[in-house]
Amino acid sequence: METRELRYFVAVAEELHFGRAAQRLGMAQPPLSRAIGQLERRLGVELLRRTSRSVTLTEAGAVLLREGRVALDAVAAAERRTRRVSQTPGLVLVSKAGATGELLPKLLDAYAAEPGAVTVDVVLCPAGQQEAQLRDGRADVALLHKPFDSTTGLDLEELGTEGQVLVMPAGHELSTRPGLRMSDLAEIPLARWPHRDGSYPAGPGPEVHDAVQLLQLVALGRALTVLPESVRATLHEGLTTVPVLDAPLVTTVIAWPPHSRSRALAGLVAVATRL
Amino acid sequence: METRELRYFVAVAEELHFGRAAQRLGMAQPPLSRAIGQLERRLGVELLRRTSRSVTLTEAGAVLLREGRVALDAVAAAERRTRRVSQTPGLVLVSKAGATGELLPKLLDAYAAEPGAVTVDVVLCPAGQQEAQLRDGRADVALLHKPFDSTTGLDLEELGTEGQVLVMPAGHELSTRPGLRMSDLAEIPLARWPHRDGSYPAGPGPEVHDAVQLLQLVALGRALTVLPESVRATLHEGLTTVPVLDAPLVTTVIAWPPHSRSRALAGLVAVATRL
DNA sequence: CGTTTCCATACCCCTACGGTATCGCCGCGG
DNA sequence: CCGCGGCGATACCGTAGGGGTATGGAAACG
Repeated sequence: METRELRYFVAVAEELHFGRAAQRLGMAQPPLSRAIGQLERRLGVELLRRTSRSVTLTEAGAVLLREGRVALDAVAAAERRTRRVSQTPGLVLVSKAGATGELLPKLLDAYAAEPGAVTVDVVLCPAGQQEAQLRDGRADVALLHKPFDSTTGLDLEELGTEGQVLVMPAGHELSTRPGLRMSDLAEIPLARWPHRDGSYPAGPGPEVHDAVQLLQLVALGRALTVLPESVRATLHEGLTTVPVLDAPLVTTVIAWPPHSRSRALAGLVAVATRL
Repeated sequence: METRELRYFVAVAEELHFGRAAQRLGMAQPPLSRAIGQLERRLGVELLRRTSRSVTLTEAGAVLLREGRVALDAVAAAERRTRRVSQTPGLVLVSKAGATGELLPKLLDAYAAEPGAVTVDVVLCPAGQQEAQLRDGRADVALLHKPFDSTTGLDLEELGTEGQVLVMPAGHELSTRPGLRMSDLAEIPLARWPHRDGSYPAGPGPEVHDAVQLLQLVALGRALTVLPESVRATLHEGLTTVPVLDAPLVTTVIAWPPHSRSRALAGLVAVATRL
């Protein structure tokens, strides 16, 4: 199977419409139909069930969509990482915007002081996209937070565990309490984070995709939120926190794609675990 | 990048010889040279340094070899799993030959008794090859033993932990001891298992690649070996065991490729964790 | 029943992949 | 020092197949 065929199939499977898929691929619709047909014949499997009115995935098609995306990411990663080796010999670290408190600067400083350290480019991205960036080679290493971020298929080292706090404007009625329980927050509209597919859960409260944006909303009195307690280090004036005693513990981890232990990456991980 | 180009590059990078690589690929040498040259031009990177006498990998080439193998495995896995969906709706479980004691039959029986159970094909393979079988789609799920088997890039559930025992012919001088330490075995030539690349560590003792073969050698008095204590359940007559008190604990895990939680797989894993 | 929508088929063109022949470079043996 | 052998690169050619346009044919809709 060629990556071209996979790209074609994934496009059609996502659009469920040959015309739109062809447009997205920058080609005409007939050769796309043919290519999918040939792919089905070669695999000996029906991938799509089409009427002149609708296109739907068969079970086999669903499998190829899921596995094909992974495979295309792997190919893209191979290409990107190969290109990068000869150009910039550095690492790309990806992290959620605003979510790593003082850990990130500490890590960068400590690593930069190591002998043989390479440059580390930092990419801050919206929540939930770090894993994709690792898988398709745009990044080499990520700071993630269990249990929020998925770590399936990644190698990782745990860096530390912390509780969570409710962040609110100073003077909020809950700000005088010594501690809270999740049940105290049942009535409060908390901010909503995107799922991994980019959709948002239903409910009240604003939709947010990074912590900077979120803290702004909190400062404006438009939202409350529960975050790891390390945010206190970077909190603006006018915001205050109260521990949420029974919120799930958050573990910060440094994660990287398996089979990619370069010397530079190993050094960075070693520094991180010593912090 | 097309998978064809990747296959070509991997072949040349492994052979370090255009002629042999072309032969392996079933094609003539000149188009192969051209294809690699085009790949390098498109990537803007030198992958191979060739003299008329030798071919060596550049740093970028080494990266592409490693990442390219992973990508090719992912493509192969997508293809194989898609084919299998429509044909046999079952699962393929892979395990080291002879290494799972009574766990494997118990698991298969318990799962078969579940409502909605699908057929489970069992593949017993030489040590160290289970991970590759998962990655390229020949298998859906594996029984592995930490710390011997690599589990990088796999999702897993731990099933149990056990100590290890020295296996020897009955009547061996050590067989009367109540327990042993690793230092007691320093002088004894133990069997050697292959590394993940298929090579064997140096040293005395026979080379083995599965437990059945190994136990035969022990029965013949040609080798001693340290194995998880669950082997005692399947031991032939004439063999006896003594615990090795300070040998590393062995954890049996059930592992599967990330992003592949089919209903059938989830059911099998659930049964396994309940055992 | 005409119209629209959408996928499949028919047909054509041209890129680019693979094959053969040959060159150029280099190490080695006489 | 020269010729030979081994190996990768280049030149050139034929053709399979990927992509384009035009069109067919089935299904929903008013």
